[in-house]
Amino acid sequence: MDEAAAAAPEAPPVAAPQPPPYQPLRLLLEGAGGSAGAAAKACRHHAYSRKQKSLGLLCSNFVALYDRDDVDTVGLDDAARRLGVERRRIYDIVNVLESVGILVRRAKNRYTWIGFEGVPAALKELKEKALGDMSGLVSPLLEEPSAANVSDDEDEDDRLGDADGDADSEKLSQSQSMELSQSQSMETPSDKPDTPRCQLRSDHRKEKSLGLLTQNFVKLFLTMELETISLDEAARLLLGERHAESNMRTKVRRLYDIANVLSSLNLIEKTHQVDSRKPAFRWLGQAKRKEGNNVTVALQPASKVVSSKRAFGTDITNIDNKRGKFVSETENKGKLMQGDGSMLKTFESQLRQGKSGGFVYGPFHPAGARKHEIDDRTREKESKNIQDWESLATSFRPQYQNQALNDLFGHYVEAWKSWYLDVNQESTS
DNA sequence: AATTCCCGCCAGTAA
DNA sequence: TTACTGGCGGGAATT
Repeated sequence: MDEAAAAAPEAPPVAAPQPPPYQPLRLLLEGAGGSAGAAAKACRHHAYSRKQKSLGLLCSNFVALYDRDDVDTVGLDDAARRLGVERRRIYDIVNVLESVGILVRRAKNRYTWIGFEGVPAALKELKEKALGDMSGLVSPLLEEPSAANVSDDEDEDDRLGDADGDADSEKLSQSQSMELSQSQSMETPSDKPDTPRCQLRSDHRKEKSLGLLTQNFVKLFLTMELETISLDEAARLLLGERHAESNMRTKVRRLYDIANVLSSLNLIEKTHQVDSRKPAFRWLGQAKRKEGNNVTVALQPASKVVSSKRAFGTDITNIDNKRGKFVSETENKGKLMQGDGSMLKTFESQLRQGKSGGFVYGPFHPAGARKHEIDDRTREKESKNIQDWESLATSFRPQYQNQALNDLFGHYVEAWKSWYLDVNQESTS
């Protein structure tokens, strides 16, 4: 807890590139552009600026601070203190960094710094894992519910017990209970005396962790050859299709967080999709420090390290401005798209054109079954998606088979399964 | 208005 | 129990 100063094998005490005690923060936004830049400089007083507190910037600073030869261990407290942020934020950073192999958790409060050299291996492993296991079997459904593939997990959002919980905290919607997304549960749902085991004490199925999400997000790029994907699409892919709006929202929020740090690692880059101008991310794959060497840490003048717990008045974050408003117009100006001229080998583009922007990786729809049913009433929307999927399935076939993708998006398969079962039920009668 | 995404409450876990 | 972790989503900043 308090590694005051004593036994703290942390990183170098406080030497090295230690930034000046207190400086206005010079954002190292990826202003790139290079062209002069509006310099803006902003008002001298630091008005609150979200960018100054972004996870991305924080990550850059984090890396700049620890990516040195003499660093071996990273202590969370140390990091939080030196970067001037609350601990909670460090967890966010560290979790994604670990997912990409830059760090390894060693113990409570302690991580071992690996550095960018660790990235390649981590990515490779991720890719293999994604494509690898569970090869074959085109129709995982029908199969035993619990796939048992424990390997990388797959989370599947619904625990059988109550399922989906989803918790829709939404009051309404009570009416239609078609939910039922039971899917598996081979046994009769009705009150069984008690579930002997499968309880799995759900709870921490919490493996919806940022770390896993990060890995799955990365797998998306690693396996499919698309070079741009919007967080929205990613969320949809990483999540079963049927899902309350709320889940999606939360997922997307997390993806924003992840994307920001991956961006600062230069693993991805923000752009816009070719045709639609929707913001999206492109995989760069070359983890490296974002340019802008200077660490822009702002240490509190002398504030006594707040006890890491919340303390309303005090603010441990960079600089003293809270979220209050103060109009700060920072120059910034993300250089938006610079057109991704790189056509690359993605079939993706053609896919997009096919559909007018819409485009949704329709999940693994069985293509046959219920199709007519809906395309009848559910005008374009749905049927369109299906069509999409079908064409996508045929035209978009990288060197990997679909199985691989199936595996990757286990959740999707799950969704499909439940859907499939539902359909069957209906049809039976 | 829509999109981003910071902030920190607070519930699980670990020591 | 206390300290760590880290989901989660309100709602403010940005676009």
